[in-house]
Amino acid sequence: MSGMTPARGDHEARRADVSEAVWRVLAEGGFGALTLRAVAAEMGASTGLLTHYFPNKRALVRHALEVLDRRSAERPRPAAERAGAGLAMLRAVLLDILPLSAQSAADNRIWVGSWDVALSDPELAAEHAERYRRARRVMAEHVAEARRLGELPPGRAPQEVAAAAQSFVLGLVVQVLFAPQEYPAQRQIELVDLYLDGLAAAPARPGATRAADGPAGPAGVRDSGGVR
Amino acid sequence: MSGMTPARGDHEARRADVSEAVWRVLAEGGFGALTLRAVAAEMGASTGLLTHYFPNKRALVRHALEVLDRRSAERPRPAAERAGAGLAMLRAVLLDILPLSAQSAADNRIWVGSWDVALSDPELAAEHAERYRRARRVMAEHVAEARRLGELPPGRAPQEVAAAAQSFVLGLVVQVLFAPQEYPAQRQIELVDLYLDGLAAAPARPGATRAADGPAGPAGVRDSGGVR
DNA sequence: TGCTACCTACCAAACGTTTGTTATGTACGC
DNA sequence: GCGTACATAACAAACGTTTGGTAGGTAGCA
Repeated sequence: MSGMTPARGDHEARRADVSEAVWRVLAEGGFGALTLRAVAAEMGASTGLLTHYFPNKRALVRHALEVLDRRSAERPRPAAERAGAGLAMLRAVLLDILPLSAQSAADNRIWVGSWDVALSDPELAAEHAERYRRARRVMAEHVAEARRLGELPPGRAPQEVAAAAQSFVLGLVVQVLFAPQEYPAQRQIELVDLYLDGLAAAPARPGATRAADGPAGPAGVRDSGGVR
Repeated sequence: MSGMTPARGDHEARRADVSEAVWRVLAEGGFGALTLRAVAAEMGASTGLLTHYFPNKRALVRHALEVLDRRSAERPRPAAERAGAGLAMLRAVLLDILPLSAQSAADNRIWVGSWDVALSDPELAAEHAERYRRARRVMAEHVAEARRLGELPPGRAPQEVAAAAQSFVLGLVVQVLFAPQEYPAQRQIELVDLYLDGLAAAPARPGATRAADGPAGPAGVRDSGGVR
């Protein structure tokens, strides 16, 4: 009962076990409930185990987020695997982000929760920013390919389209997490398709929505002086 | 120095003062740094003052978020005030959400940060969900009006368009907070206009992006069983 | 006017608990 | 017997909350 010592020797595997326990605690109670004792209890161990594998709490959290990110990237992506290229592939990438499954919902909940601590920790913030930059690059390539295939009209820079698409899914994730019953998987997919239809459509008369720009300027952004 | 008793009689004003101190602490260090002592120090008072006006920490946080929400709603909305109706109004509403000013960036940072604790606190989560629902309703009305004015093509339900637009801005907010230098105010506005152009454009051949649906089904959402 | 009574508004200090971290002990495989 | 892999226990610090007290205002009554 005492010394079962499972999976001896594989240091990294044990660290992964710890990370999983961290995820479970985070998924349940968020970062406010993330304590060393809670993690230890979650995996039926002592805090001594945690400190044996991680120098401190911050390192533990950073590793858990890193592994979660890597796991998400390497996980079988049901939609992307069967999609071809171009627009269909962009669609698949977007769908694979959304909380369409319970597992993905839990992961996304952790991810959204991490934004609070990340925004106050420059190192974590930089890592997050880099992750999103990477994802944007991938999307931009699919957009470029879609344009080459004639699925998307030229005129918009792939980077801009990718940034917009990423914003869209990210915001949708948040909405879903707060109102799961209002956003079943079916509706999430429909919303993505609606969005993609807007991309595929030819651009409207340029400047149509900005007709009243003359007097109002760029939306009256005259107060204060920019972000940061 | 001891008994200056400022602003006597206005109990509610004092609670607002406390809330402002809460905002300042949250904007700086997020919810992880939100302690009664930090708030008290921020306003040069004792923790006893806080407990005098609020029964406990949770009540203090909830009130601060509530007031922040109300303040944001009642704040002069530079864009919305000058916008007419329909699509221009929808555009204004979206722009007023974005962190185009330093003040709005600070508010948005608090808001994003609150998602972690809200997702683990059913009462807070319900309040958040209700807020977003309200905002969606407003957007949907502008969408309906735009459709009446012929600025938007029929075919999409205003509710769906509103949900999509809200997701878009919300996600953009997050992106901006993590990479402010990549998303200056100018670019945020351009992205919104790009998005609105996609709405205004006539829908593409229906089902174009879902061409390969046959074998792949609805994006291969076959693993696991739905959210929640 | 002056005394008593009671109120709100706060401070300073302390309470018991929980936190991250550190130190010490111990069982096991080599 | 020696290092790795933990458990156990202790640590100071920080936490939310409670308590006791003071200062000043207000109201009532003489």
